[in-house]
Amino acid sequence: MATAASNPYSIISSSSMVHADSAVMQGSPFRNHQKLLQSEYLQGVPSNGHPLGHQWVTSLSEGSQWSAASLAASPLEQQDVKPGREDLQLGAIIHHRSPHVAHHSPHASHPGAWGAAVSHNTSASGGAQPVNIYTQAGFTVNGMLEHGAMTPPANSAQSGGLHAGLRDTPEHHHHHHHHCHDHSDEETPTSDELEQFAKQFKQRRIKLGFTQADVGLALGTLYGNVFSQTTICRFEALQLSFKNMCKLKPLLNKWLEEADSSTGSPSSIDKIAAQGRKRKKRTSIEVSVKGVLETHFLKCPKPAAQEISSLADSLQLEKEVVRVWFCNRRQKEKRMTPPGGDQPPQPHELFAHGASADASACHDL
DNA sequence: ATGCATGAGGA
DNA sequence: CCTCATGCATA
Repeated sequence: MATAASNPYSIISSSSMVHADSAVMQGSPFRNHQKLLQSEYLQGVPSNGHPLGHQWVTSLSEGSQWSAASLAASPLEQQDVKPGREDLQLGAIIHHRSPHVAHHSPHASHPGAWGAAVSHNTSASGGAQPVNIYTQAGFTVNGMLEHGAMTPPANSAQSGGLHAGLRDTPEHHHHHHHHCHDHSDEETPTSDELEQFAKQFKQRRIKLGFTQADVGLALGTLYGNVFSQTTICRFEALQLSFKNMCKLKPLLNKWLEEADSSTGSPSSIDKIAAQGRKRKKRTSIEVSVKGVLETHFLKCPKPAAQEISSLADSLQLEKEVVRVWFCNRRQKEKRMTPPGGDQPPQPHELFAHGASADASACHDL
């Protein structure tokens, strides 16, 4: 398959970016441009015409719940993989990590597990990862170079080209500054500051013509931590935990500064996505069922294993699915912008008292 | 943009 | 098993 020799996706990338930038494309007519690369890999579809209208594993088509996302890796130099680490294939590009990225002995993923492309570096666990390359919404190949050179999308014709704003940013930014940033301020920001930053970040990003995916990738080439479009998106939307927001802010701030001063240099490096392993097909839970789960959650956000079992049984869902649902539901509750719609007091556990008595003993059914 | 999923780390 | 950070796949 045409890996990265040429970049036949240049056209596609522009449309993908449109949809990545506007917070609106819920039912976009552009369909899944995002996973073209991956789809090709999986299905061995040679880069024939555009794989548009290509469906991978649909909820309805396949009988199996496991989608094989395996890939043989790029024919470049993937043989370099260290024993135990398999998300390292494609040793081609990146080769440059920021000096402040601590090297950490990676926990080898079990060779037989459902491991996917793991990139767990930034967390508390730390660890330098070989930088995974994702190619989601916009194969602009790279938003930024290793030298800090930014490469604005060749044909950036978006940034609100279709419809501006929607449910976001009421355009009233009044930076009440106090910043004396001779260096990047690293003090734990307040919720308001984070909100401000996120808002400004998004605006700048869009004006500069970068997609969320671009930024995520740039962070990787620049600092060694790649992030997905999802994460950047959630950052902008304040849908991460307070702590997580704080952790990402410095990085994004740095990128912003780079983006500002960058004089866009013409150069680019090729990236090839290397997806691997298998992943369970996303279970689609019916709305009615979700309603039931939601109800239960309100009664007891932390049901015991057994309750989960019976609940799962009555809903005809796998126990694991239900368990995960509750986990995710709990996480939502902890975001800066909780599902309730409002922005209630955020119990920042920065100085949290280690113990929160959560003796949830709910018993119903 | 977001729903379901993975996995490290912690008890 | 949980929390937490994070993302693939999808709507």
